[in-house]
Amino acid sequence: MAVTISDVAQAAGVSKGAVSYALNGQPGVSDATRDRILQVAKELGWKPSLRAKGLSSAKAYALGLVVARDPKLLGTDPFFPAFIAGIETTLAEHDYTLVLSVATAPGAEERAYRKLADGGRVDGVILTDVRHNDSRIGLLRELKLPAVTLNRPDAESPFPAVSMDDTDGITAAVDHLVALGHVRIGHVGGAQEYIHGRSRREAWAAAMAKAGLATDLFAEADFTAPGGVAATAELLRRADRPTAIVYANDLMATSGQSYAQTQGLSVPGDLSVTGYDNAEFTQYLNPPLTTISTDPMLWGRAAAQALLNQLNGTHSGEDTQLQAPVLLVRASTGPAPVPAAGRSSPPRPSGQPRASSPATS
Amino acid sequence: MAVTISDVAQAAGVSKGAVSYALNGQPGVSDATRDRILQVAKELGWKPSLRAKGLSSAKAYALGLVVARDPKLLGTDPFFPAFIAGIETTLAEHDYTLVLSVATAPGAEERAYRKLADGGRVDGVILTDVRHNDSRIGLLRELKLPAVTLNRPDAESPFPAVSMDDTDGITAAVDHLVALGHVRIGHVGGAQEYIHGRSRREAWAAAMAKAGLATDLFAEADFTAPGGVAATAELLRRADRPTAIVYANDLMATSGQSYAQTQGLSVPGDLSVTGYDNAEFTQYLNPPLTTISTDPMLWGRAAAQALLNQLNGTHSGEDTQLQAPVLLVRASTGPAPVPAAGRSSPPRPSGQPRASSPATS
DNA sequence: GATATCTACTAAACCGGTTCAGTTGTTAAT
DNA sequence: ATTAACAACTGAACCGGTTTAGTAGATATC
Repeated sequence: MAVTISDVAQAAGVSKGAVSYALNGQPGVSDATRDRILQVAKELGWKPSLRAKGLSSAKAYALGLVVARDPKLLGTDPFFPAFIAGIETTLAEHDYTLVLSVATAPGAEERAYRKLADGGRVDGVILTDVRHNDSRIGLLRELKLPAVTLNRPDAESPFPAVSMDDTDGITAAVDHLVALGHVRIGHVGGAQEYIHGRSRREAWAAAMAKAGLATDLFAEADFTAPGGVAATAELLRRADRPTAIVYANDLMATSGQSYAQTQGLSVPGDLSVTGYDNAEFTQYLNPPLTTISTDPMLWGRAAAQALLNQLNGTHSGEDTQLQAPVLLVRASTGPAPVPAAGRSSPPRPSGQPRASSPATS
Repeated sequence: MAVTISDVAQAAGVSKGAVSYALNGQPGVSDATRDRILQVAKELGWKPSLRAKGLSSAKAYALGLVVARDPKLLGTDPFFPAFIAGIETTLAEHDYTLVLSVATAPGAEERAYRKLADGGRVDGVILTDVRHNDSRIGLLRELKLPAVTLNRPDAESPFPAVSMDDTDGITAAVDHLVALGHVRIGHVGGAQEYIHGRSRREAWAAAMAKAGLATDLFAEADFTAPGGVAATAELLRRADRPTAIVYANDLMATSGQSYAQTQGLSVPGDLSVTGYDNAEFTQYLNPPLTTISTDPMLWGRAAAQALLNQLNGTHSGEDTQLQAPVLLVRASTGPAPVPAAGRSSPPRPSGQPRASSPATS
């Protein structure tokens, strides 16, 4: 059976209390006694019972992550696996574990947070996909759950944020396209309820304004592939349609690129395309996608550390700013089409977009 | 402060023991007393302390999942998000949570399992990516951790398995290609240390043999995109190179298809391609990928249920067999190229494969 | 010398629940 | 009428750890 601190106390000839102080690096025992206790504990093969320790210390030794996204989206998003792997590297150093909940049904997200809090299953949570006026801030305050947010919410939040500014990446993409001679540069944005959906749009608009270009070529989508198709179709139907599109994520760039190709447009000859996130498959697209590369693993590591620091009272209270994402140029971006004399205009897309099987290459 | 069963006992005028029996549906209290206790507990807003409950009952009320894959692979694999979402639906009904660990460093996987077991953090684990002579079986027995395996391991295992036979999907892909007139059908397999890597290869070989076709066009890869490129290059270099390739996963099919295109081959004109897993992005490839669609959410749901049944002693001890995957035909497969008289042979791939930027479309 | 402070320990309370051994009352069987 | 069995409760032990209040001894200060 499991060795308890009573066994260690008996074998070392001290009280349980002394053993607890010794094993937890607390003052209250002499160095000699502490060493003896640690030695005996090691010899007996003592391992803490996290359940007993948790009850005594009112801690769970776990952090929570609730992901309220359709699993289909998760399966193409390189962010979460790397983010989780980053969290893991921090947790491994602190004997904490990650409690993950994927909550997609209506109301499931709130239920998941309540479940984590009510049962005392986690000591704090990491809040991803922060939204405009995010209701989770208030909920977590009500539940008295410590948290760290990814990026600074736009509403008052008592929780420290760990931020990675996507402004630079989007700005680099727009600048890259401007340098290639593009004037009509569109943006297919993610859901504008998300802070990161908005900030990417705002970064695009700012970079466009700085270059003296129009910022009306915007279509909102929802980070999904069908959403990317619909938004792309909308932009390509315009008389002043774009010769380049900056997408808010890789999946929409992929489906948008594919849609344009089915409409007879050449990428990047007629339309240049950039994505966001540098998903593994994007370098194998035809053509390989120009995209923006982030570092979700670092983000996960930093977020977990910030939350642990908060829990143990060593957090400075300040937000953490991580290194900005960088543009990764591949073959989906090229010089703007030249409207030369005698040249027919680029093919105009036909009809409504269809999500079904496109024509063969 | 939190309401405890002592508070409920006092308010209901009974002992703590009676409250425990009543709240847990145990015999030992009359119906009238039970109703009174339940009523009082509800009025007081009593919620169980999982920490106290866990210490008393020696349970964690959590299941563990250790994923020993590179996060890059996870970011393109639709399996795990959907699988985890499926687990979640079962756990939500039972007030259990999922403890997730992504372990990629050498030795990290074993450390992760030990961490889960030693701290009593989980009551059991779900074992995915089962390998040939999987060392985890013995480890889990040593750690006395109950488990459920995805698919039946090839070594003796005391744990129930929940299986989804990939034979039918691969067979359907081969049959589909045979019906299209293909004779030289290759297979780019995943790592043969994995049971699912082997079974997909064996299914391909069996379907080929049944069609009276040769089974030598095999190249092993590791489920990664670069691995898919290298294996594809190997097959395409052969004098008897395949006119179709059945890949063991979508990412390798994507990168293999892309590689073939950079070598001047037309997909599916010169080479038909099938994948596995139906990743979200595959329908937006150029051309959209023919693939095999599985139901990982159902798998997750069933695996979690099997493990919970095992934990509560209601498991029959038998393996569970889930519905087989199905072939999803898109545009990456077409009729075999016809070696007509006077027609030049299809272009031969040139030199070593390069993972860098392919030519534009 | 007397008093105050500090260190190093102790036993016991506490965390909030589950289970066990015991008591009492009721009912059924002999 | 007596005995046995059962149901409905009880208080206490237990789970394995952390913290608190207390004690004794040593040292420093007045």
